[in-house]
Amino acid sequence: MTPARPYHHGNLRQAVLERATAVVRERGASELSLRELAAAVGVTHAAPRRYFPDRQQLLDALAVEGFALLGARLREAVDASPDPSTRVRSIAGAYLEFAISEANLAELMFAHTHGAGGDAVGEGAAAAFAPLVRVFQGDLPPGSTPQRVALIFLATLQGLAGLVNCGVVAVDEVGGLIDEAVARFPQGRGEP
Amino acid sequence: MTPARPYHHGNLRQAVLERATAVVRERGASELSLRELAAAVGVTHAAPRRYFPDRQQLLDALAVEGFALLGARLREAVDASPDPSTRVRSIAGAYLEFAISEANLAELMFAHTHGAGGDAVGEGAAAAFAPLVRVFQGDLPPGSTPQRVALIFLATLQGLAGLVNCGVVAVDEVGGLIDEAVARFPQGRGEP
DNA sequence: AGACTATCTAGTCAACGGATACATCGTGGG
DNA sequence: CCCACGATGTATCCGTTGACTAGATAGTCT
Repeated sequence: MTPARPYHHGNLRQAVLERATAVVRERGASELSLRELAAAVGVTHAAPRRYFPDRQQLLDALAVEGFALLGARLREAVDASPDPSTRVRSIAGAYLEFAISEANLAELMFAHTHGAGGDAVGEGAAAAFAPLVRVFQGDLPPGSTPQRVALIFLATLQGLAGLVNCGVVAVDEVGGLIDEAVARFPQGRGEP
Repeated sequence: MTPARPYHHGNLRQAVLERATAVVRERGASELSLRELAAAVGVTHAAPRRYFPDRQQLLDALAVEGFALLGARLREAVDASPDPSTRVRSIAGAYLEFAISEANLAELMFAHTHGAGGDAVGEGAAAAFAPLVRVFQGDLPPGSTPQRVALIFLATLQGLAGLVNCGVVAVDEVGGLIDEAVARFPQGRGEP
């Protein structure tokens, strides 16, 4: 006899979100099935709809979580590199470590189709990238701003990750390519 | 009475491919329905299966076509810029023009999940990027190779496109950011 | 002419996302 | 104390989709 699971789950939203994150990481967003998700958590397939009215809103929520995770990793990398001369390389390494090991999640985060609540995703992304801008404050060539340099640096990292994940670049070339990339950016001298 | 359409389509593979490309460009790969596709072309839903045994193989074929298109655009940009000093900027502009105006197609091309025949996609990508490597032949800092520089340059462009397409960067900032990016790469002096 | 092969049709299946009506729970006002 | 009400989850139904299979059709080659 089944252990008479309670009618109300008690923490459905969180449970669904966690399970969904796991599935996306393992099998990719396109393989995410709302019904399978509900079954895995132990509710009917219509129950999660209370919290995620449709599939896209769930994916958006996952993207937001992903950006929070990425932001944390970047902050860790900054904090772990007190020496400004190694800080840029450290961040770059952390970014690619994340984007490659969590390729499915990264692909979801940077998907260009977010639902009506896509603003939340954009805000999450901006927050995650904030640590990057600080790093490039300092001596810059005239005409450049920390924001712009950070954005191009970010683009380079993200693009490199994309090339790795789609198979154009082999994983064992990444280290050297990060060096090649980092060499093109100023090694800021830390907090002003 | 219906005009007695012939039993054999005569050019099914090509017709399906073209219609599929149109759908992907307009609505994105996730909205691509094999059945709708077959209906639009005027055959039964199982007919295209002869050429694309499953959905993934069709997507891969579309990605290959996309890379062919991108390669052509890049070659055009190179040929249209006889002056080596403007060549890099020209290519960068062409790349972003393609990646932004064909965002859905680009997302499909750089999706990290390609089927068993993903090799074809990789080869197509490599061929598309070939013009880039040639541009960076010339004076390079020691330790750099044209391949590596071209790859980082490519990554920067692709990353920038991704950031635009996912909403982190506004379209009207792209021009300035391209300049910021291009400034970090040597303006090769043309064919050696 | 007759077999052979490529191509397409027709019918079936399980799974999915979405929608709706109903059951269950717990909580706060009378 | 209890009961009405909102919140949460269940039970069903629907149309669509990708995938599979058996069989019809049409060129082709001998």
